[in-house]
Amino acid sequence: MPAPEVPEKPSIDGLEEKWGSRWEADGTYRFDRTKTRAEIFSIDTPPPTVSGSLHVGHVFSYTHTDAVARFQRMRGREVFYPMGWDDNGLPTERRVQNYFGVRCDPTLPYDPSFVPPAKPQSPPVAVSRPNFVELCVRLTVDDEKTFEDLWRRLGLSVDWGMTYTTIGPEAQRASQRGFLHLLTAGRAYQKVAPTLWDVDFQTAIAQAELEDRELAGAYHRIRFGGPDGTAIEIDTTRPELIPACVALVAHPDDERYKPLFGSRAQTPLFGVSVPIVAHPLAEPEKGTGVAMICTFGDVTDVTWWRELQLETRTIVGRDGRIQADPPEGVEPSPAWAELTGKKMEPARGRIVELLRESGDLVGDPRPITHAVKFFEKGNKPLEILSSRQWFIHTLDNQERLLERGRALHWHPPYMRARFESWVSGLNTDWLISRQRFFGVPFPLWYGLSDDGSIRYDAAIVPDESRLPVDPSTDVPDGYSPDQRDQPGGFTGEPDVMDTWATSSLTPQIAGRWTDDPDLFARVFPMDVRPQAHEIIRTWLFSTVVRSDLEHDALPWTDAAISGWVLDPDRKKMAKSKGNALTPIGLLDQYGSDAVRYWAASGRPGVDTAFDEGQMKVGRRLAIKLLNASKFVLSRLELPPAEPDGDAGDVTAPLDRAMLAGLASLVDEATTAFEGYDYARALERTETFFWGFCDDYLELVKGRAYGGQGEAAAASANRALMLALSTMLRLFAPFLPFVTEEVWSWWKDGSVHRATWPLAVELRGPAGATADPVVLEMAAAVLGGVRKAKTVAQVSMRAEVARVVVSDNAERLAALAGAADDVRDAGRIAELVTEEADQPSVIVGLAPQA
RNA sequence: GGGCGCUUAGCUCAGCUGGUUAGAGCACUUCCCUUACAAGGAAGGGGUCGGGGGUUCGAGUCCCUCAGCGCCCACCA
Repeated sequence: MPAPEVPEKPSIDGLEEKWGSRWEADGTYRFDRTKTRAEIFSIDTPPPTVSGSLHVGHVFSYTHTDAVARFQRMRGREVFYPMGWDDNGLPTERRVQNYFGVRCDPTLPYDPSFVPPAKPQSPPVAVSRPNFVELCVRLTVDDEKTFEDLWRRLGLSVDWGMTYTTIGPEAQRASQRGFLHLLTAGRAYQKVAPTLWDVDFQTAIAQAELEDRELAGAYHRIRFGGPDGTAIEIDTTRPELIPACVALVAHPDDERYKPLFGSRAQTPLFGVSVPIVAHPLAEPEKGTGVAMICTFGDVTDVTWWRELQLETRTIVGRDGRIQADPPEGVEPSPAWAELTGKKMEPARGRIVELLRESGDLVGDPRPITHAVKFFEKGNKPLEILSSRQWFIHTLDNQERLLERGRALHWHPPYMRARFESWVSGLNTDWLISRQRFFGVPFPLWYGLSDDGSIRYDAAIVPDESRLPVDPSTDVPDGYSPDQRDQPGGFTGEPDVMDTWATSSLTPQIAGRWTDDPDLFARVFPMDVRPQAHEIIRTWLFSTVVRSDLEHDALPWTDAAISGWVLDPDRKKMAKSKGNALTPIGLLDQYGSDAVRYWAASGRPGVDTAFDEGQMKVGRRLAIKLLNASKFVLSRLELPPAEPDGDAGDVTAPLDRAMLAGLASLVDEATTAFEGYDYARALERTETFFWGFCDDYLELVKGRAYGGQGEAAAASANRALMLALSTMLRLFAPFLPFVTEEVWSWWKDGSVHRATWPLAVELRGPAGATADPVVLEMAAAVLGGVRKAKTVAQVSMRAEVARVVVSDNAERLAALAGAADDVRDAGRIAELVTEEADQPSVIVGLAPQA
């Protein structure tokens, strides 16, 4: 073996570039697809939203996954670790509209020669959906490059030959194929129903995308005309919906209103006669005990409307304004004329004035703050509108999904509660259609009647071999292009699938379900889905649903849930603007290993404070590792430098004690990693390493230099090499750069393809004894000596005349095994032991010069 | 309203199935240029483990209860 090439002044700076390009050139992380499912560890990597900003939250959670991936690779599993880019959906759409100055019009045909304006223009240029999608793809290529650069810099051990996008052809094929299967199986259906509607984006929104926000509002007490001429007062936060009122409701047992059930009331201002009905959801304590039911003010209105079979009076349009014509049953009136065309807030203000003038407002509005439902990406309160949408049946499947959730291994286990509460609380089927453009189109056309009306019951589906199709441009088999939108012809389904309808298939997309069934069979069901806890109800849930329906299986055996990064104010960093530092800056400042160290010390599922102090500690650890390695490896020039010896060559009790401790560490770290507790593995390894440096290294130094003869030196050097080799491998999943650097000084190949250490390699031949107390006692005496020198304010080199160690016979005997090392390390002239009940170390310093 | 998690040194956090005087890092104080390391090293001060009750020979660790913080869920007129 050639002597190790140890740099004179090792440094961690520049290791990212050096090893990043080496790993790429050597294909260190390349996936070997000839391996079988049992040999493979497959990861359903979260595809980051590329149009979003990079922030430390990304670095945090992806480091966790990478540490596990590296561990599994070293354990001998072939790691399937692809990277996806989520370019599908609203964030990209918004950016493209602004960047190019275009808007999508799905009724336009594809223009292959379209070139976007050099500068964004106003009004924006209308383009077809395929053209719009092309622009989205064009813009996201740069975003994806930015992310890839960050990931490479961070040292993610991804196979960069395996990337996918959620809008790419493979994703489109998988989404459309999956949808067609659901359609055939009767699990997907469309219907006209009240749905949550975002008036800015003008699209339907799913239950999973809801977010409650506290908003200022007010209770308005309003007088309706009762059946016998007396007034009925109700409280409402949405007086502008009076023209949409279809009934008044009270609790069936409410004695105050029992006599009124079955009779009718008159709405104020509009004089519409509405029934007074009873329903148990009406709460007697709330307001006056009577509520007005509108179509639709909130989801309770929908329940009442459905269960009581009430009329429909729609007044809000898709753009969020009061529509032009009054609904059926409401006569045109001056009051209506005042409201029409207004958005909700102005309409509310105006109707309050009108009610005040007419005397139907009782008292003043009483301001309150209340929770209002928003689209999580939206800015205006959601309305509820009736529209035609596509759904996937989930309500009839809750028990089965809960069973899937129980079969999945959650890390940490308590995260399962979020899945269960979500599944248990489902109140609508999964709404997958969106009235947007940059998404996967539904692979559907509809026949048109001779009068030109759309025959929704006559859906035309393509053959799977044609996928992906865009019905706005492609023509169904058996039709010609000129039959589009003509009576007796066909029309394309204009909607696209929601982004979660595609993301729910990431295992299928990454595993190339449609294009490469052989690969898919080797990686699916996958081993792990790493993801954040906030999207359990969306991404995790929907993936389980799709895998259940398509494959009758869980998509993975394990779910590793990561926490958030919190800023010092305990806010989620990614969410509050301006406080997300750029990850590249941090990687520059501290080094990738140091930032990874901080990330990896955040335990699974736990929200973790952003802490640059931890990055400094990580940096110091990396430097320490270099220096300690330098010391250990520079000893190899001394004989005997036999590299392939084993623990049997280690004879000194102190060395054996150290290796015994290391063997326990290996077991503990392995167990922790197998349970996805990377943070524990790191913490234990780090603790051992510092103890190794502070005590063992100091104790063994003189002997390793040959101070006690060649045989004694050989034992020390063998133990040092074994320990270093082991610790480098234990650290490798966390600190890939510095460990690779050191490994390269004396070993061939990458540490990241080296085998994970085994405790048995360190325990030596059967029958060999190792007493951990030897190291413990030696360290205790050395500590006592150091303390005495510090108290005396003298150098650690200062000579010690005499040390008296008191302890029981057994421990003193253990110390005897390392007595020479202790004398050497402490510069002790005379080491005396005395049996005693109370352990103590009494240090007598030599007179100082 | 239901659920989950958290509450340990000034700060960030470990303390796994209950067991010797409660740990680490940062920060702070003091000392030390020692041949792996001064972008270091050594030593030290600092905590009634959120409050209250209980089980136990023994509780930071188990049970009950209360409080605060965070999050998830819920048909919050």
